[in-house]
Amino acid sequence: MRVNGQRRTTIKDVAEAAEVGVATVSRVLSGTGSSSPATREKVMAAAARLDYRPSALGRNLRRQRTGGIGLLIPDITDTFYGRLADGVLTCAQSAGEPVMIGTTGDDPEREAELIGSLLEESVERVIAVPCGDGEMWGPAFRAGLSVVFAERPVQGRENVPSVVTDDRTGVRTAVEYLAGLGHRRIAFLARHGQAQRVRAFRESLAALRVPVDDELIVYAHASRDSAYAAAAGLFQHRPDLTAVLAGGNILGEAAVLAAKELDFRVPRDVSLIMFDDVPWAELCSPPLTVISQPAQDMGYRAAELVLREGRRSRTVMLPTELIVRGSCGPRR
Amino acid sequence: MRVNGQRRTTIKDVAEAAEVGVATVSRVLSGTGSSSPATREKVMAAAARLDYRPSALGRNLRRQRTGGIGLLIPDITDTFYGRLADGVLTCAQSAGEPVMIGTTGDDPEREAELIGSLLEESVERVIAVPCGDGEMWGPAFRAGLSVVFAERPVQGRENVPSVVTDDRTGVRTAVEYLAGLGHRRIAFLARHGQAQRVRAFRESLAALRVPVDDELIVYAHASRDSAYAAAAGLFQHRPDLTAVLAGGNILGEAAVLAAKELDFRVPRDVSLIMFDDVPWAELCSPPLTVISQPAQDMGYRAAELVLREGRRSRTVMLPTELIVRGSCGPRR
DNA sequence: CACCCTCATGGAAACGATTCCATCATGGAT
DNA sequence: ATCCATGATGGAATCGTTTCCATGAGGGTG
Repeated sequence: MRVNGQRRTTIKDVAEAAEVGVATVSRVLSGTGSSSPATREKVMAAAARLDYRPSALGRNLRRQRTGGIGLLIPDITDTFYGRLADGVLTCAQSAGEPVMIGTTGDDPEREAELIGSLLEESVERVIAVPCGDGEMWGPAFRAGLSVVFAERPVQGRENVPSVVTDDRTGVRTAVEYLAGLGHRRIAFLARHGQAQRVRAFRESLAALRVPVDDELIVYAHASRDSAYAAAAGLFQHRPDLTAVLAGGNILGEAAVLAAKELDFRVPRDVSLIMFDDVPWAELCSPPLTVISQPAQDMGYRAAELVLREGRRSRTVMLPTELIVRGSCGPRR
Repeated sequence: MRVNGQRRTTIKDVAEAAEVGVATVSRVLSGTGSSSPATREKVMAAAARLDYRPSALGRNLRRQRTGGIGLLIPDITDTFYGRLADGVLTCAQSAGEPVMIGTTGDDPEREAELIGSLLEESVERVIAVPCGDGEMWGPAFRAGLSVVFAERPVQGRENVPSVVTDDRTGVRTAVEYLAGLGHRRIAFLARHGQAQRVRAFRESLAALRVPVDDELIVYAHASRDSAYAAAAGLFQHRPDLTAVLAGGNILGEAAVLAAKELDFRVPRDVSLIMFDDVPWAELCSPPLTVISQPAQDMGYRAAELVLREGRRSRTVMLPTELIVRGSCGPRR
């Protein structure tokens, strides 16, 4: 309900004011087709005078698609995804594209709903941190929209362009670093869905001839509570562990907290290393040694990919970096 | 460009399949108007059979507005705004409304651009953490969209519904707590735009008959770098201060870091207290005493307000809470 | 001088939904 | 038996833009 009677100025108003046809206005303003300098001038002047802004609604309907980018992430509260989203927004905003965001909470069902919602809006470009299997994405591909996966690849959708971290190398670097300090009972605190990292963890241990202890690989859901429960359980069940590798910043946070509460001293009693560098890692004492991931860059690259829909693009793998601070020490 | 020749199923297809008119289909599916049970049945069946999803494009154009909520925040990387956004998303998603997000970087110019972009998309509901003066919002109000401000009120737009924190009480509580511990040279590390909190800071000191020292009030921009520079400058310029109140989590982070780097021991040399409770506050040593703000709730409430556009709604003020941990001690 | 090619231009169709309005049927009240 | 109110229904207009197509003007070439 429009409060004041002001109808929106349309292309028709501009056409009348400039004394030309609507088609001409459209051509001039969108830069397509040809037009004489004189007409161009008139149209521009009229548009400026009337403060005309084309309506995305009309354009979208005619073009049969909504501009902009859909962005699906598990949790906007997790700074990793926050930085990823920031990268997407930076790229999208500099391209003038609006971004529709949704959080899945790592729940395939919510993911499916959000995909449906994007379809309904005719959004045709989506960046997603997928949480379901490839199943949910069937309708999306059938509808012809272009998807880029971020952070995680999806089994069975290998041909979908993705931007992921080099999990194998990241995990291997961490494990080798810890093993080099003498650790052999190394735990991995993982989030469900980090199968890739767990596999890399096993392989890295095997390569170093360290026996894999299944009890030292524990899983948590995405929430802070679940992460804390997993971490605390790990410390209590297996007080003989000497090092913990956390698969993400929420898990790392939980590990630090659990160690603190249960009086494990870091790094004397236990060495800690965490995936993802976050600002507070420097604030802990001791400051946390981390495997940093270029989250912001990941988002930016994903946005670039999805905007240059034209060329076929394979998946991009971004490097990690071991940042040694103070949370790892020699085996006690 | 549709890859496969599959045209989208439209309301017309459903009408044909159900052997009724398009108007009837629209009425049945949107629940408006009246229709006989038999027709309803037929239409529902046909819609389900064809897997019909109404196109938001057509609806939006006809209705002259885009559903959903526009969300403008300064920085998605700042966990405060992350939680605020999470609140908005939670409410919006449970109402089935899509959310368009944009980050202003606390730059009025970008804010104006984003407002323009929302106007272009005919988004008619906006939640914003405003950074400019009321000026930028003129076009938005003129276009008749309903706006809710979050976190900060805007001078000259007092009649716009807002959801804000009770800055006065929050600041006063912090100052009284510090003064109660014997501190008199208390610094305030503020972000530009926190005039409200600075005013409350001055008033609180005055009420306690503590002289206000202008040099102890320093300002930073929203970035981490600027915050760190301000914090470090403060410690170096005025090593005689005994307590610092940080106006937000980025500023608090900077204060902790600067204190650490410059060898100020917390809380022996300096007491620290920060606006906004964040997960890492417990991880520091000593754990940080904070004034918590219900960021998630703030977002949720703002979304509620903007969705119930109907009733006139005044601004909501949310309480803060002092959470005492270990970063404040008696004056040295 | 005739012809054709190019460029500029405007009218009108299309996109997919909602909604106004006219039509028709049905049933109850007079 | 007649009339009116009510309910169900479909055709057509509408929203604002893009784009197809036809038209006309103008200039260069044969």
